[in-house]
Amino acid sequence: MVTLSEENYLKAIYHLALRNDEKVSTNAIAQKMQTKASSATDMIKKLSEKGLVDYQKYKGVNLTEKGRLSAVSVIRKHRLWEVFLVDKLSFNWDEVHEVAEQLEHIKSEKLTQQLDAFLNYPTKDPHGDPIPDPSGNMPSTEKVLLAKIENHKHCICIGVKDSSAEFLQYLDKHNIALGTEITIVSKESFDESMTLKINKTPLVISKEVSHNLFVKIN
Amino acid sequence: MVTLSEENYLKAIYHLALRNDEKVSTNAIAQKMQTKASSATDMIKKLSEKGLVDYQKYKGVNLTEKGRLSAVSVIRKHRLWEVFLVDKLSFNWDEVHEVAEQLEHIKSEKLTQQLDAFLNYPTKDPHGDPIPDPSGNMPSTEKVLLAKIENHKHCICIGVKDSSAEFLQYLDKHNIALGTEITIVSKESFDESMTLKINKTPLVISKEVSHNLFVKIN
DNA sequence: ATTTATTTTTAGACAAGACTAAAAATTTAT
DNA sequence: ATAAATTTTTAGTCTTGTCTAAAAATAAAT
Repeated sequence: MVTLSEENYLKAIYHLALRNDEKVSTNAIAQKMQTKASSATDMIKKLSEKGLVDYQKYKGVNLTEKGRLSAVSVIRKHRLWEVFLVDKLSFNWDEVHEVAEQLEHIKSEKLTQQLDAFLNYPTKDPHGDPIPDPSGNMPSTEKVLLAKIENHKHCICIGVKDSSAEFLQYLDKHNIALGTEITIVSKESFDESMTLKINKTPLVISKEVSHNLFVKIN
Repeated sequence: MVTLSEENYLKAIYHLALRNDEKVSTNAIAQKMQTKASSATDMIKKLSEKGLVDYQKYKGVNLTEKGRLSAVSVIRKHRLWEVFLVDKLSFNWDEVHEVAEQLEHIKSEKLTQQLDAFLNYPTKDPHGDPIPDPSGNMPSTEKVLLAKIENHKHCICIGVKDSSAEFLQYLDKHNIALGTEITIVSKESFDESMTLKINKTPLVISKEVSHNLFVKIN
């Protein structure tokens, strides 16, 4: 039995660990959960005892397969309910999140199955995020080069094409990491340079950078 | 803000107080909630402080108007979701209760409104129970004489036609009170007598009894 | 009208989840 | 490489909702 709170933590860890093997820090979890680091530590221990995460003190956590399945199941329900709200109950796409945050915790295998069928087995939620299948497979989000993103869009860094030390150090220096949110402020067509905004800080990058960074739109 | 537990207690009190002014005992609440009397007392105090029930020590509780509205709102949601599950997700009528017990606590005015519209403003749930309107009016359940109930049906005692002391004492003696659940085991056509089951105990009654007891089907 | 039985309330404890403040470990910087 | 800063953990407290055991109030019975 996974409690509501535990489900929310698992979901947070899932979203923070963009690559599956990546370790997630206590602070990152606390921030995402809008709580204090000490509370996060308490919960991490609980999840660890239940075999939902791998945990070593001071080293961060990893979802176990059991934990990943639990997180993905919640995300599946969340996204199915979002489709329901928009398609059947004429909600706007910006009104569905907080209601889906509640509905995602309803426990009934049959409910989820029947809802999926009723909605005609959708593959994406109203925001374009993929809906995991019943056995927990998350359709992989297509990687896109930052260079392809349109002006004014938001995206999230999910990988690199050039993984040289030089490039990685450049990214570190400018606070770009896996999971960093990037906004495209403007694009120069003559040299393909771009102005980004990273955590409210502007950054001008060359085409060498934008052609070597994978992002996903969200 | 009414918590999930508080909502469940209010619902229990609502169902126990068949007449609105009737006082409900701590023990009755504890039994309905599958908990201990001391826990019920604790919760009653909390509800009383929030102005959801009127409470005097050792005297039982009454829902206030505020408490009644809260209870009816939860019941409305419960019954709407039951209709949804049966009509849209092809659940059987006997499978809906436990899922509806979860869904009834989802907080979103818009969700309830839109669901109501989507289901075409139903007036009864799959078990025939009336669905309260958005402003908290519960359609009155029609009183039916026990004599009219078909064989093998379950019903609940909700009133008497003959309110003489003799008749009331007879009912007391046989453990029939407002709220008592009655099953019709068999009916004799030649003298209109019936065999009932009250709390697993069989009871044979005459037509004088069955023609003076109001029940509702449930 | 007292005693007996039942119901209700109090007192104290516990688990889940969160918090504060302080200690310990790790990372960064000089 | 050691000091400073940051992150993480521990220890102790709080709230919600539950429990047990005992006390107090009410109801039933002789």
